[in-house]
Amino acid sequence: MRATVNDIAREAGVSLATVDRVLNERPGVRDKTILAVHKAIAKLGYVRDLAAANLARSRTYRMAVVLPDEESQFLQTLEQALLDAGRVAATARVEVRLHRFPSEDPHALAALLATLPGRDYAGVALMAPETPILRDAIRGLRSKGLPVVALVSDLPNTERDHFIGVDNRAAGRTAGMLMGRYLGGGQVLVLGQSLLARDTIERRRGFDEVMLRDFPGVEVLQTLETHGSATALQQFVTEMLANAPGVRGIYAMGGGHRALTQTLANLGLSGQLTVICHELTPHARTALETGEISAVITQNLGHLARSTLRVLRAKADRVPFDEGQEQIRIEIVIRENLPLLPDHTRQDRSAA
Amino acid sequence: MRATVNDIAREAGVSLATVDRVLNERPGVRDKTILAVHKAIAKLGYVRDLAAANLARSRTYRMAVVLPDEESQFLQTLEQALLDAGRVAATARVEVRLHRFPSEDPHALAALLATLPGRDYAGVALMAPETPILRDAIRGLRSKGLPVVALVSDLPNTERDHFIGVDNRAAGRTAGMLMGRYLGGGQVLVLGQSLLARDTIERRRGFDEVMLRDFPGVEVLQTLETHGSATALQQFVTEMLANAPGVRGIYAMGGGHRALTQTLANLGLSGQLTVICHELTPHARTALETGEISAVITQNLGHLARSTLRVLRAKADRVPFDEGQEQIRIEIVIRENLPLLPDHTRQDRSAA
DNA sequence: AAGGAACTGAGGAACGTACCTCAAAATCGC
DNA sequence: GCGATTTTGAGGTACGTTCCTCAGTTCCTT
Repeated sequence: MRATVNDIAREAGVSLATVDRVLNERPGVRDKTILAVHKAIAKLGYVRDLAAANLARSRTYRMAVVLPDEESQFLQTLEQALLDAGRVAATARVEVRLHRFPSEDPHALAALLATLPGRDYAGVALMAPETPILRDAIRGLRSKGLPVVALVSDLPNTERDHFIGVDNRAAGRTAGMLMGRYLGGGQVLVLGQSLLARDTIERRRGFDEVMLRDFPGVEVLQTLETHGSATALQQFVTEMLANAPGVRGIYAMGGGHRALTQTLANLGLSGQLTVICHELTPHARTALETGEISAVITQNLGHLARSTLRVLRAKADRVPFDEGQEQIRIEIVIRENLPLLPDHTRQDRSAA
Repeated sequence: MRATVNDIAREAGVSLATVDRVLNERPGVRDKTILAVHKAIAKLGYVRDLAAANLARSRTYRMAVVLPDEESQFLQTLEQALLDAGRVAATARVEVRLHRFPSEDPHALAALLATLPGRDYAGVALMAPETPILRDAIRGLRSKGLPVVALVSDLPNTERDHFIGVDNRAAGRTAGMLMGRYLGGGQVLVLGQSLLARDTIERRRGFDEVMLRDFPGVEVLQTLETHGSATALQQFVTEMLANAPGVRGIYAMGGGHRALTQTLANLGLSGQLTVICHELTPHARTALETGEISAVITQNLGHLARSTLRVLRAKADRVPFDEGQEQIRIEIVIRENLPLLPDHTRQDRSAA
């Protein structure tokens, strides 16, 4: 027998309408009355029934997720996680719409964002590099009442409502600590897609921080920028390993796991070096299992996707959310704690 | 404009009552009609509105959580996590009731479990050592229609519906791999509460597995059983470290973090050894920050608690759940990826 | 103490689904 | 093609909340 709004009304000696005004913070109630209602709420231990509330509100939440249109395994996995989360959230009146923008074109992104307010969205999640144009675009969305959360890569100088992702500097530190402990000494090669991307910069900073402080015996060589090119990576790595025989570890800050393991395999070095990289893509899983990669620093994309929808919903409702639950963790994955893949028979259970 | 049951009825050319019969698998509908309804459902992309459904059903879920009555930091944290999860779930008509049983008394536990079916519970979560009496008690619950999930420590030979926790053998392997990589060589001390507890046994097995296979240079010394006694631990460790100067690492399989770090501090060895333990208790957090502990293998208790309630609910409704989301991960925590503590101002937001 | 403003009460419709009853229609066995 | 049985339709009430209207009451100002 849970308490309902009617019970509160009776307990507080007011009408249902007044209770409702208090609960939904509508104006026109004296402080004294508000207090009386709150006292009744506390006394009865009333908890609003969200199901009934949402039903009555007949509120639906259409969320826009905006991602760059690159074709990395990471983005594919993220997209899949968001769609999965969206399918589950559909039972709670949440709908997810994906939008892609040309990754090198901030103007196109701004143009896309500008169209969102007209499309009945309740919130926007956005993964994009920070530019002045983007800052303006976000301000535009906010001024139209649309909450905006940054995804994966933070946009600290914009008016975004929240950031959902990990602290990449701490992730870099984590990689550094593992690398240092694993190696003990010798040289480390560092690979990155581009030293302009904010996440890469921060990882590098965190990595160096730990190396300098805790592992003076390990020498960190210059960073190689691959710009997403597999052949460039292969050439760089092959050359470096030939010239610097003291290299015992490789830290891959960005993508390109496949090119890297392939290159090492060609050189007959699979499993010989300590390789640490980011993001648990399907290929990284395999490489962990075979020992080609020693450790992966990652974030749980399923969690990230669900968190995104929950936070956007909370923001849309202007309601607080559980910080602890929404914090994305920096996960360390090695072969021994590799999570099992759930068998994704992906059947359509319409009535579930 | 989401599709509703009425839309389906119109689309399928049947009445609302028939759609309802199909959706809820009530008897008395021809196969042909069922098919037509399903076709309409698929065509319109209908998703049942869970909020409305639960409201109409006016179903509430009272869940029993049964824990041993020990006073470890781990159990306290777990209890807190369950209560927190319960408070949040209250808005979804889920209520959590905690029960404790004398940890060494299987009969008392069985007696407690026997009282549950009469108390209008929708499900039971249970953390307890497996005994023949418990097996019978669980069978009793199941036969009364109560779903039972094992918490933290599995009960594989019982009829439990599900296990929520980590694979402790894999957790032991994870600890072993880190220990081996960190040390490179030398001796390792292993501490455990009791070698009878299933989780301890499995961790030990996993640890040894990795040590033998991958790190022949590391010698694993005999396990010390502390039986929860701080003084015993102190005495053991002090003696061992005096007699075996080659000890460079300590693997603490069970609790007793405080006694261990205290002992090492007394010996002037804080931060000198590689200490790996399980469960991220408040004290373990601190010790990670100060460097007294090198790594903690843990499970996210907040996630575990929320997962427990979700799984129990799904079991109570006889509905499938997302295996991927409910899988508890073996987390590796070092100082660098220590999750921030959310500021738990723990205020009562009755209307949130 | 009158006038205006602020507050409160009573009631009802709506949200989408569940579940009930009773009557009507379709189908079956023979 | 008859009666018996199964299947379907129509309609209603309920769940707990939101949100609306309109009339009535209380309070404050002057």
